[in-house]
Amino acid sequence: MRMSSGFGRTLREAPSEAELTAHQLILRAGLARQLLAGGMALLPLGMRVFRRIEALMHAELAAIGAGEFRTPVVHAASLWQQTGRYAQYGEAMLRFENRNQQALLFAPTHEEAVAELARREVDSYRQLPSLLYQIHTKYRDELRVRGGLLRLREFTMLDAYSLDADWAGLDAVYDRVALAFETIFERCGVRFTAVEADGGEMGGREPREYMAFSSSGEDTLAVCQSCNYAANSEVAVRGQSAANDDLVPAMSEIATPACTTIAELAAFLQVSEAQTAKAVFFNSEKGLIFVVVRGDREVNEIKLRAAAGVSVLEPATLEQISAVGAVAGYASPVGLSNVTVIADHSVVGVGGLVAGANRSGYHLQNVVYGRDWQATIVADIANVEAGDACPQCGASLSLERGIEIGHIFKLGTRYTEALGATYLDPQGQAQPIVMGSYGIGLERLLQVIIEQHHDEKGIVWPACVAPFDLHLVQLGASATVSDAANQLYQQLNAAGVSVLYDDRNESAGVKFNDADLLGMPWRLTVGERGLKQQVVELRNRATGVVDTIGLDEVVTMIMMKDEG
RNA sequence: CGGGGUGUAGCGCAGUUGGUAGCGCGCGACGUUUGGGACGUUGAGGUCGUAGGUUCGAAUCCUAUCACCCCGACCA
Repeated sequence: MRMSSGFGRTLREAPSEAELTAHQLILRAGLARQLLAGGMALLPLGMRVFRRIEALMHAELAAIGAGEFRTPVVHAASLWQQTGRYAQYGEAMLRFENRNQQALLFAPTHEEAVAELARREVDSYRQLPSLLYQIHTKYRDELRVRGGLLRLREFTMLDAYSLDADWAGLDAVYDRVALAFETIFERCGVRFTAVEADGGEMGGREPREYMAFSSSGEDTLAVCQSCNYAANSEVAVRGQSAANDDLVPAMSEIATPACTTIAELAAFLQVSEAQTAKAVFFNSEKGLIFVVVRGDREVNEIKLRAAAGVSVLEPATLEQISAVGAVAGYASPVGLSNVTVIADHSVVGVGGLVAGANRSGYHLQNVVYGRDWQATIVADIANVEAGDACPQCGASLSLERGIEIGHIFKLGTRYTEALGATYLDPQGQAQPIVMGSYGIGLERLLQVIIEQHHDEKGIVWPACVAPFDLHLVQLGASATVSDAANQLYQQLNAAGVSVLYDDRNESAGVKFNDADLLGMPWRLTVGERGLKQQVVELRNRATGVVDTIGLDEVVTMIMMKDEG
């Protein structure tokens, strides 16, 4: 492609809307432009990267026998009503009507469509298993968009779906898809880890997230320093410490004026936050839930939902809190009954803690779980902190930031049962098809690649997703240089090397800086100076290493280096 | 939705006693340049987010509204 006729330009300064480095580079390099919040237009250069990522995906999925298919992006509400997700999905689903007042939605994911197709197509176990995928637009009316391509409303997902006769089949294909996904990420040059995750809306077993390490990540990962344990902090668990409640003096009340927060309390009493118990109140569909965690811990709402067996959690009102006899700011479960108390492991077996006295201005010292109070449930409901023990090996956990670039689930029969997608087994019995679902976000992946592959000058593309293999820079506009550059452009193209040809009438500095910004793996410079010796200069973007090569050996040299 | 912030030329920004808008980069033309963001001459480009209001007069003061960004609850 000739830059003189390309669409899109580079920017010296990033628009102020972009805060993340990778987002700034996307805009500065002219890969994409924002048209509205949550909606980005890919420009030709960005589209080429996108196509290369797609090509990797097609190749890896073909290698595991997946068949490409395509569903509509607009679905009938009635289909989603059958699985219950029309009601369940919430505001992230964009709903609308057509001219016939038919209730429609813009699909945020496609399990229903696949299950419906399976219902129509699959009659017999002989037709199973199947593995389908598409690379297609999704729309999620996200509460908040973020970080350029990181979190869009309209985005592209590689979504794959497996159909099996039984769980053993699903287990096998799940592993195959996981391997293919990992290969895709590796080929994109992304550093990532697979973590245990929360299934969220999807349901199903063994949800696993693929997280790219990223300082701008939205998720926190607990990663073990010594074993292979890695989990999203949403679900990460920690090892337990031994009980230590002997010889704690009897509980006693102590005046603590104006200490309604843990920080104030710890400061006033000269104790660490870990020596206090924190009361947090939630309202759920089962009523008020009184949660107790150690003062230095945060409640993890995902774990809490699971432990309490509720799906709705919202902050409780002051009226609800006082109705059970607790005093906001000085609340504790001590002496309360008729309320569901869920305690975190961190307040059990850790000796005497300072807890509220349910009396304004007073706390209780030396409060011991089991002796002084009881919870309805004791469970792991607090966030993991750096330094916590690994649940597998006991070593120390560290916390890393990550961006979710992929997610895989064993869905089972949730959707197929709801839609009646069954097959006849060898005994002639109808059985629900067992599904799995697997997704990768493409725009996000693209931005993650840039985040992990750039320097202060610009993008440094990994070779196999670079928009072009080589950036041909012509310096000066003389016929000599122009002819030589044009000829090289033809030769390289003919040899199958994709070339971005900077034939613009710009100064050398502008061209070099743009070449650095755009980040093709190789830069080939053609100028008067070299041509006098019949040479051109080949520079590696990543290493900065420069080779001077003869005009007649350019193509063979580049082919050789590209291989290596 | 809650909290914070920003809307002035394509991009980055300046513009408070209220007097009808400016700088840098970029862009067009001409000329000189061409190995790391060149130089000269000249030119184009702005309903100051939008709508009301106050005022003789509003980018500036008031009200409403919209858009966008950041932080939290959802997710690839």
